[in-house]
Amino acid sequence: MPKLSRSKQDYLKALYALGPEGEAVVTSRLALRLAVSPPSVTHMLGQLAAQRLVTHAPRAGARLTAKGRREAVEMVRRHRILETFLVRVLGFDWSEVHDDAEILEHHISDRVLEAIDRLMGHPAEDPHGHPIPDRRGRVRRRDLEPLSSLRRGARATVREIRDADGPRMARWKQTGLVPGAQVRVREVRALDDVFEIEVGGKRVVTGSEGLEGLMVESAKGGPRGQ
Amino acid sequence: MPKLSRSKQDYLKALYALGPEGEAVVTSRLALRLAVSPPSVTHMLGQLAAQRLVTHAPRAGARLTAKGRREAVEMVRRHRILETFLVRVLGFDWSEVHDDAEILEHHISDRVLEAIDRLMGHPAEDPHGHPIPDRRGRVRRRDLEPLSSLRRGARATVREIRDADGPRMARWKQTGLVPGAQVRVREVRALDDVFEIEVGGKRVVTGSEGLEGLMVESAKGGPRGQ
DNA sequence: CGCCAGGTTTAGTCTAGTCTAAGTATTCAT
DNA sequence: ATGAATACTTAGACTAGACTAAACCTGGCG
Ligand SMILES: [Mn+2]
Ligand SMILES: [Mn+2]
Ligand SMILES: [Mn+2]
Ligand SMILES: [Mn+2]
Repeated sequence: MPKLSRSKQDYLKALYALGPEGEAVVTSRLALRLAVSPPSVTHMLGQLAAQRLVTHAPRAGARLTAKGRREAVEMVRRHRILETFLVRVLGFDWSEVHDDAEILEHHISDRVLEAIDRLMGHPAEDPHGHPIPDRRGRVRRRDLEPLSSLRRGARATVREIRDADGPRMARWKQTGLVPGAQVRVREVRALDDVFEIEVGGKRVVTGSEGLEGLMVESAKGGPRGQ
Repeated sequence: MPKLSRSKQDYLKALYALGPEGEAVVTSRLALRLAVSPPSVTHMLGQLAAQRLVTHAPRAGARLTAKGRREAVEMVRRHRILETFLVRVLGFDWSEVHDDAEILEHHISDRVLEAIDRLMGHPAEDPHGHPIPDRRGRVRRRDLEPLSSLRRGARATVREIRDADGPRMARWKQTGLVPGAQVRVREVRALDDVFEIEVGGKRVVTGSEGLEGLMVESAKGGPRGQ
């Protein structure tokens, strides 16, 4: 099996991000996320299907096969290990490591990746709180929900932060919305789309859009089943 | 100026390696070193010339312009910093870091490169003894000669080791031919192409080919002018 | 002095990944 | 049910970087 190209690795990663459980993902969503035209997506899905990395029913979107998911998870592992390295070893801020990891993930050899992982003591989470898949591709699954789905009065702990949006991340960091932060929802005005939450004693007011990508663990009397 | 492609960076680096003072380098030599066909070289030299990175007189070889040399030296800097990092931080042996550096040099951003450099305290030499150009592209020039050019009885110190040949490097390491090693030439039988040298009290016998790529500083009563 | 073998360049082809423009299927509203 | 809007695919083209085959210089030898 020849190693996959950078493009193919990114397509698989996107497919995994948009449909982690193997849900079908539609052409336009992929095109949008990869900043590529829809015909390019169709074309590439054809090649990935020929390599049995995805299945592609015309006009019904594509889904990862087991093989494709393995490759995707491997890329997620690489990405997260690299981000952790950039923060813990090279001293970057977690709001500015995504783009470098996005490139490096394709060009680091396995031995270098594993050496970096070893150097850091095999971390379980990246700097944004995302779990790092282990070498066998096992991902610790967690029971999180979007912060924006909480109701008034709810308490929760911030666990994961979507890392692809630099400025938004910097803003969150500044207001204390970082992994581990305790939050309480003071008020939800659904009609106006206004959230008023409390984080570290401070009051923060935003629209739901401004919370997009913050995942929390609800504190309702211990772990909740979904 | 759009960033140069990986290929172009490698062509410039090769041109610099084969003609560090701006000497003309002939198509076939480049083709051989880059493991590419001669027509590919001609074609690429055309593009590099269009970008004013080289001058190319048909059938007379190509030479780096000042601009081209700047780019080349920048790549050498990247390569050597990365090799140093792989050895000092990630714990690899210096006989096995070249190939990874050869790829990574093209894909690490400036900020990551500088962070790595800072982390190591701005090393002046890579693990093979080669000087690391500084950020402005200044290279410390040294007065070295090939070990194989020494005469019987000469004493010298090994300073630089050509790093592109893994097995050869491993062999040198094993016999004690490493940067800093003191050597004495016991015997040179030019007709048979046999070198008998002493390194760290041990006797080593090779042909001149087996010493290709070892550069030494001669110990004849202090620094010698060339 | 001319010819020929080598090395170099030209010409044409291929692959991977992208694009735009055009055609087609699906869905949803009238 | 029919047509319009929308989304997807097909068709065709472009780029960078490689290759092979063929044409072309040129320097050294006879
Ligand atoms: Mn990331
Ligand atoms: Mn990527
Ligand atoms: Mn090297
Ligand atoms: Mn390289």
